[in-house]
Amino acid sequence: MATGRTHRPATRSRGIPEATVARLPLYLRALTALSERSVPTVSSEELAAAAGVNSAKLRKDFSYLGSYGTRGVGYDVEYLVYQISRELGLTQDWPVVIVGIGNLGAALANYGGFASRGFRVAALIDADPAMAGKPVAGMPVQHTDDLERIIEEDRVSIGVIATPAGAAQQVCDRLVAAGVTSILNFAPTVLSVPDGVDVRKVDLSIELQILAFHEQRKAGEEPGADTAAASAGEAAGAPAAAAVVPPAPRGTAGGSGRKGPDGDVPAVMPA
Amino acid sequence: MATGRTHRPATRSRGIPEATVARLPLYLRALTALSERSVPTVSSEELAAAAGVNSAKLRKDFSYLGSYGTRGVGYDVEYLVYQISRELGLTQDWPVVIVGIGNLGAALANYGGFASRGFRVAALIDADPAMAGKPVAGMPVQHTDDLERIIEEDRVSIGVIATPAGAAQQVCDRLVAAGVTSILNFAPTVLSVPDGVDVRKVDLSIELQILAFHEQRKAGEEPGADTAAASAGEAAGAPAAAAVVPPAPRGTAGGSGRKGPDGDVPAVMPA
DNA sequence: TGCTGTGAACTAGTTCACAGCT
DNA sequence: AGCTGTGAACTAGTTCACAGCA
Repeated sequence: MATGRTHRPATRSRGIPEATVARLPLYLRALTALSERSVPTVSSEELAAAAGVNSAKLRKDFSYLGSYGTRGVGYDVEYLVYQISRELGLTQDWPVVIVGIGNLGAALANYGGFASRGFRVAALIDADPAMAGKPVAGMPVQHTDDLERIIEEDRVSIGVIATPAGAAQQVCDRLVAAGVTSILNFAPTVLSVPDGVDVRKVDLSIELQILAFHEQRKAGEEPGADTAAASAGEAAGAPAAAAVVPPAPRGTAGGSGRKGPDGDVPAVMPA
Repeated sequence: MATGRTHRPATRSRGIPEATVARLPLYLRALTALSERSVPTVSSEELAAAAGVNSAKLRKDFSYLGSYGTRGVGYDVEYLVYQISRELGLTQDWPVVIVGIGNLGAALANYGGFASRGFRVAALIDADPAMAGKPVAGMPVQHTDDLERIIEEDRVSIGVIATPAGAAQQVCDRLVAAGVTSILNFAPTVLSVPDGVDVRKVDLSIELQILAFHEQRKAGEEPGADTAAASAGEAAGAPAAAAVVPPAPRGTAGGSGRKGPDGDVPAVMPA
C-alpha cells in the first residue's frame, strides 16, 4: 500500500499525519469565526482554545504545513484560512451525491456546512419511486436508476451513503463502479471497497455506546475520592433500571433464543 | 487529571484502552448479526473480517476484557455478546434526551439503533413553541422550558444536542446544570463543560473535509509514479472547477473582506 | 492441529521545553 | 519580551510472532 517514506518531519506538505489532517477542519472553523469578526491575527494559545486543543499540538500541526506564523506575533488569520483550505482541497469545487433521502439524507441535504466549504450537492438519489421528483432542500430527488449517469456527467468523486444498512453495500458498489473514490458512510455496516477508495464512517449509535461506557465508569467511581471503592447506596448520577439480557454463561449449541427484534438494520429510513 | 496508574496490561476490566473501547461497538454489531443467524462460535479471523479490523487487533482488544475464547475453537458468540454488552454498560437502561428536533434530530429520534442497544429516548425537546406537542417518531415534542424537569424526573444522564451551533453551548449548560454528564454533540461548535462531563462530537462536514484531503492527494499522484510533479492537463479523477478564494499572502489590517455568507452556523435546522 | 492470549518490537501521536526569530 | 517552530522524551496504539492450551 505504498507506505511512502517511513517518516520525516516534512518540511513541506509531504506526509501530514492523519491525526493532524483530522484536526485541520477544526482549526479552519475557528479561524473562519475569527475572520468574520475581522480579527487580524491569533496566537497559538488563543486559537487552540477556540478549537479545543492544546497549543503545543496546534503548533506542531501547523509545522507540518510549513511556517505560516510570525514569532512574537502569531498567525495571520486570513492567510492561515487560505493555507488550510488549500491543504484540505477546499479551494476546489467538490460535487457530492447523497444516496438515501430519509430523515438523515434530508438533514444532510439541508446542511449548510457543506456548501460553505467547497462541497456542492450535485444530486439527491433515492430508490423509492414515490420520492422521485419531490423537492428536498430545493432540489428534486432522482431515482437510483440514474445513479451512474449522474456520477459520470457531473464527475462526482465523493458519495454519501445514508441508506439503510441492507442497501449500503450495493449502493457502494454502484458508486465505486461509476467512478466515486471517496465514500462517507452513515449506514451501520462495514463496507468493502477496492484499494484506492476511501471510506469514512459515521455511526450514530457507536458514539452513544462509547459514552455509555464512560458513564458507567463514572457511576461506580463517583462517591469515593479517587481510588474508588464500590459505593454502597445508589450513586448520584446512576441510571434508573438495570437488567436487560440475562447472561448466557456458556450455552450448548441451541437455537437462536432471543426473538431477533429491531436487529441490525437500524438505519434511519428506507431509501 | 488523575492519570491513574501509568499503565498496566489489565488482568481484568481496569484500564481498557480508549481505542479498544471505540471498537467494542463494532464487534458487538458483528456478533449480533452472527447471533441472529444462530452461529454458535467464531474465530478471531472471521469476526475480525466481519468487523473490518485485523485479527491480531481483535484478539488484543478481547484480551483486555478477559479470556473469553477457547483455544483451538474460537469465541462463543452469545457469551461474547453478553460480555461486551456488559462492558459497554448496555445491559442497563440509558434514558437519553434529544434537544433540537430539526431534520437531524428527527432522524435520530427515528433511529432504530438506539432502542436496540439499551438506549431509550426519554424526551424530544425543541425551543420552537410551534413544534411543541407535535409527534415525532411517535412521541410528542416538548418545549425547552421543561428541560430541567424532564432531566431530573427521568434521571437522564446522556443528552444529544442537535441544535444549530448558536444554541448549542446554552443548551449544553442547561443539560449539565440539570445533571447530564455525557453529551453527544452534533452542532458544529466546541462545547465547554466542567470536569467530569464527557463530550463526544460528530461533525458531518469535518468527515467530508478529511475525504476531500485524501481525494486531492489521489488526483495529484495518479498519473505519475510517486514523486508527483504537478500534472499538466486535467488529471483523471480530478474535480471540475477550481478557484474559490484568492490567496491573501499577508493582508494589512483591513476589513472583513468576504461577505460572510452561510458562515459558521451551518446546523441542520432551528431548534 | 488449530486457535487464543500475550510479551516484545514497532509505529503513530502527544507533550515538554527551549532555541531562535521579530 | 513574546511567541513560533521543533528536537527530544514520552505515551498510546498496532502488529508480529509464538508459547500454551484444547
